[in-house]
Amino acid sequence: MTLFAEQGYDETTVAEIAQSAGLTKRTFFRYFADKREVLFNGANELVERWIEGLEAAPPDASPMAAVNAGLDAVAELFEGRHAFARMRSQIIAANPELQERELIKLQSLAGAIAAALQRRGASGNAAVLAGQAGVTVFHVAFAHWVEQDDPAAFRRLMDDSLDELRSVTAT
Amino acid sequence: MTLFAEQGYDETTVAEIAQSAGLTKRTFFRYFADKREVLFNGANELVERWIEGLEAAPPDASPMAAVNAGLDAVAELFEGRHAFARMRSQIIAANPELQERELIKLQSLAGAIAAALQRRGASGNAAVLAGQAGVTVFHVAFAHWVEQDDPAAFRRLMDDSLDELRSVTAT
DNA sequence: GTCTATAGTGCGATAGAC
DNA sequence: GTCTATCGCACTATAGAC
Repeated sequence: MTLFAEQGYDETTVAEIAQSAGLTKRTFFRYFADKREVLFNGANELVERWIEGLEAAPPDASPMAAVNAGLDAVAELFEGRHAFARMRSQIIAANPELQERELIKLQSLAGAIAAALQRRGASGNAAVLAGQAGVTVFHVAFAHWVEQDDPAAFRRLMDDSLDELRSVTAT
Repeated sequence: MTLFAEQGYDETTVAEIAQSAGLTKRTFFRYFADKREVLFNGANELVERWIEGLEAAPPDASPMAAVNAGLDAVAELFEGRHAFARMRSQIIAANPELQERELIKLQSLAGAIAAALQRRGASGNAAVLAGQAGVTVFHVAFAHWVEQDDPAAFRRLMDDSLDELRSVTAT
């Protein structure tokens, strides 16, 4: 992150990253499938926390209500990480390759949510659509969160985003 | 497409593609920013048609209604392209790099829709969320369309997808 | 840990269209 | 003379094979 912030993502080679971590290039690729992946380490934790929160929702909660319970866990996860999240967002925003990776991570997050919803008994289509809707809500709120200055506003921003998605899609 | 289908995407080099088109590698990269891009040529047309359809909706139509008008134009665009779309989907499904590119294209499509909605007077948030919702509906319906055998079913599949998104997000 | 294939870039030369 | 398309070549970094 420091190297990327100082000299840019493209201008930082894997050899440099490895050296500053006291490793060889080869070892870097043992840990990360490719250079991009080093910025997406935390993604697994996001998925896990979201799913945990979702599964803790009452069994009779609707798919969207369960998704929303996951967002509580997500808001908690990001507590104290506002500055880090902002820095990371800036690096990613400056590089189309990284934006692609971010989107595929969000997509796989949506897939994981959909799978969890199906385990709770939701239909395939409802699970996929609720997962997508949840990730969209998260993504929009996250973008607002890193752009503004209140680290504690994340849960509220997600509520706003969800409310607006509801009113937009309603007939 | 033929080379990719015959030998796989990774196993096909840019030099081969260029040669079979009667060009050099260097010229290939004059047309396509990278190897992936050659499969996403049609994306611009999709964006243009969707936006055209959206802009032809009555000025007082809601954002989501305008998005839906765009889907009519999209369904028309894909008429007669079922076999092609299926082949392309299979190539993309077999390769994570291509899935990433597809997602970023869909994301930029959502962005273009949001911008068009804002030009029609929608608020920023409503525009972004309606754009995302529309692209999700399209994406889900498209996946179903290439998996089943009725080339004419696309518009109906998009209606189904939209209906279900509505019922899922409703409180 | 080494070795190699390939994606992708920069620069300059060439050729044809207008 | 200018503009545009193609090509040739040298070069780097990634990524994967061995």
